Amino acid sequence: MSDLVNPVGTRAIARDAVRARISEVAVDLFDEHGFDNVTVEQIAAAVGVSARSVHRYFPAKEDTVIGDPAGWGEHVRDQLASRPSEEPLWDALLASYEALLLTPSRNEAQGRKAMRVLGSTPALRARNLEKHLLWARLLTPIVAERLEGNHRELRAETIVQASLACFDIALTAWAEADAVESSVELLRRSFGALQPTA
Amino acid sequence: MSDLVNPVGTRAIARDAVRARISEVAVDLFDEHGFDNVTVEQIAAAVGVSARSVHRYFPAKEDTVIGDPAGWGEHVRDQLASRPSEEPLWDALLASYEALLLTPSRNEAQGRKAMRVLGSTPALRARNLEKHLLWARLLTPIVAERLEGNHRELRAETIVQASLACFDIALTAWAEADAVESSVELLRRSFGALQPTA
DNA sequence: CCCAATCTGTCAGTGTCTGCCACTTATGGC
DNA sequence: GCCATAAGTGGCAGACACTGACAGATTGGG
Repeated sequence: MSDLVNPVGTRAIARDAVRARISEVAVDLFDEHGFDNVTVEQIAAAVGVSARSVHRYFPAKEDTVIGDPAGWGEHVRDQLASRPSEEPLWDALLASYEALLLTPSRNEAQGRKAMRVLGSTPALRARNLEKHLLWARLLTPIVAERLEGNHRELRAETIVQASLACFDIALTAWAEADAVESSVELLRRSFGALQPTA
Repeated sequence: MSDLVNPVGTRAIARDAVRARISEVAVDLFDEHGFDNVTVEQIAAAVGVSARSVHRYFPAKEDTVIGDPAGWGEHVRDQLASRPSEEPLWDALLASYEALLLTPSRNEAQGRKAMRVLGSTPALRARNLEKHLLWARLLTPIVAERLEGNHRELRAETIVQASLACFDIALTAWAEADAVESSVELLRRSFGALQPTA
């Protein structure tokens, strides 16, 4: 679940498996007892490793829920870079996020649970927003490339951040228990809210 | 700088003064040595109080830079609520943020320095974005009120988050050393980036 | 002037996170 | 198959942020 490239070598396979296992156990514990009421030591004990090792796999407790932000961010960036330049900018952005949502990363139920936990604690929300800042740095140059006129940098940044907000809102809504729509459907709807005239 | 309501009673005055002093010293230290390289104990020593007292004024180290988010958020909400209902939504939002920027809160130099420090550390940026989430909760109902059609909630959330992104980008750009434009000018420009057709 | 509310410092404790070291285990060259 | 090297792991000590409890000092209002 962590990498988009297939791990090569038994070592890398084992590492990814352990990583996934820790994340799964952590999310379950957080979902049941609340993020602040679960210590790293408890997670470690439940998995069967030492607390020190948990911190080797995840630099911070919050990352057990968030996962690896950089990897997915680069994925979106590559998608966006490969869109035809004559395509309208917002369409290209939408398509790039959609490609990410359609990537079979982890199973549905686990993903929803992670998103639900993520929305329940300020510390996690904050960490998740940090991920967006990282993505923004990757996407802004590409968007700026496609713009014309003055103040390209500022306008690109605005567009990227706004689109990321759409992405976040769509995923949050999708995680709600009563949401039956697909995440792609919600994403399109959120994007549409910013283009009433187009 | 912390409150919009005038503190009543000498005790409240003293409290606000100490609070402002801690924030000022902290921002200076962060600006010089970096957020992660300054401990709460060092801030406390520089101010002349105990570390425990610093934590009494600010629940978290990051809050010495951010300040009180709720107060300003309510200010924006009130502004937005008082805009005429026939005014276009984005104009009303823009006007509400502008009113906040024009409020003489603290001196220019200190404000810029705080924003610069804020932009320099991921943890601070994230904490600042959390503030936006709090604002969003206040603004979304009012925006939803003005919308028509289906999915008002999701669309309102999208619009609010996007406008907050504009606000954040404008302030960040304003804090840059080489930015000579006013914050209001930058805010308008950022808003404009989302309405190419209107 | 006095009493009570408030403020403050000190201390002890929890939890996250990071180096450091020793030990075990897998990997790849020979 | 053997062995040096690299990688993974656990335990330990320590830095730091943050919290609760307690005692003493300060101050404001009556």
